[in-house]
Amino acid sequence: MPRIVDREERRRSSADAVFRVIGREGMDAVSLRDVAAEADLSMGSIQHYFSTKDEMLLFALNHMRARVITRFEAKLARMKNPSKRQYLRTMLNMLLPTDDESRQEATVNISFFASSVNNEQFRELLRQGYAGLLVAIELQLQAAADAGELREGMDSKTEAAQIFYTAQGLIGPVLLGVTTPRRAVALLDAHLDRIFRD
Amino acid sequence: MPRIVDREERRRSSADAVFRVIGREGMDAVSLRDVAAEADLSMGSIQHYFSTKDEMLLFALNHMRARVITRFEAKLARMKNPSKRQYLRTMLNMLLPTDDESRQEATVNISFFASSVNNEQFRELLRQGYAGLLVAIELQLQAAADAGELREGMDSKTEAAQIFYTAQGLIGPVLLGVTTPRRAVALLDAHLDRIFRD
DNA sequence: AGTTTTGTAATGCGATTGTATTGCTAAACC
DNA sequence: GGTTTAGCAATACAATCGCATTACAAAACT
Repeated sequence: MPRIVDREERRRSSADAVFRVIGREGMDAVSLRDVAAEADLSMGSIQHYFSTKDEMLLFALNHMRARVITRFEAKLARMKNPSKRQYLRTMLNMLLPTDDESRQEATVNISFFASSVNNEQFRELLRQGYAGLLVAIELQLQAAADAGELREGMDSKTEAAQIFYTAQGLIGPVLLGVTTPRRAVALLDAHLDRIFRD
Repeated sequence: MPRIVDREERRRSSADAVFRVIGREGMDAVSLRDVAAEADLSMGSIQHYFSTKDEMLLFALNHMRARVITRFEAKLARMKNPSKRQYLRTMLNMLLPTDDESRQEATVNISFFASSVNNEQFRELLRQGYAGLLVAIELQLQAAADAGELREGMDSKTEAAQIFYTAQGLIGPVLLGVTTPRRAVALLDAHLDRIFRD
């Protein structure tokens, strides 16, 4: 049986198992035994692919970013000739917990954030994630500004920050059910309306 | 030695110890032994005041809300005749991790949020917290609108939601250092500028 | 063909956890 | 004044944890 497996693929699918456990029972419940069971592996196998639990979680956090990017690009590919506004809207809406997959990702992200209190590596990865998203939004908005698509008096950096943080702030309340995905999307659309020309 | 203590006060100071442990080492590190040591109590005492660990954490989460409200009212009391805008600004800025105390509170809140994945009582309390804040902001903005302090075409509910979620979204990035408290405050001020007349 | 490496599995172990139990002191009560 | 109760402390205990160790099978390599 050995050697017929792709090592990285095994690590990725184990990370997916980690996400399912976190999404179902929270980060506290993530034990090597639980992850092994969820991934249909023995605990020895998990140990074979990850030197420590910390390394497993760190890999999982890295894998999460790749997963989100993949999901974003898949959504973009489904649109033909997306406008800059559509591009932005897609990116922002993707952050919101609208279906099972995005709910799981949001839950996992918050769990890692909480765990980052005593893990500088987690903090650094999360920092990069936030910064990368913000820059991507800034770039897109700046391009829209250059193309004359924005209303008068709009500072693209300020607007990028405001709409990004609004989306970020919506994640928790939507997860809890304080507001609905529909209302969250409408709020972001109202913001986009204010930024873009008709 | 017995009976000369205020039971509720003991529970509150134990909750403060819980917050210090969470702020320093994260929620995972919260054990009854750690909390007891942090509160300068024996483990037996902690058990005397809380039936279970869950009850202790639930009490702590309740205590957190009381603490935040107390802090807000203290700040407000330090201002003479605050305008509606100043009132709003104070409330929003208080959510941000600007000093040690607010950093600790933000960290604790996020930790409880992550733990709420498998704790409906936590979720319900967090829901109430979010909803209460949002309503308070809506009321204040509506009052400002009635007083003619807002610009034309401002929907107070929409603006309340947008500025509240923006503040919420800023908490994480400020905690991580993606942006600074100063820039976060400036962003909220820019938002207030847009809502209120000069 | 024999050796090495890799994947898988089972088990042991020390540490830590939440909770239960017990004992003791001193205030409170009838 | 004897009894009850609240506060405090120490300890026992079962469960669970991450990690190390061991064993074994099969592919890969020389």
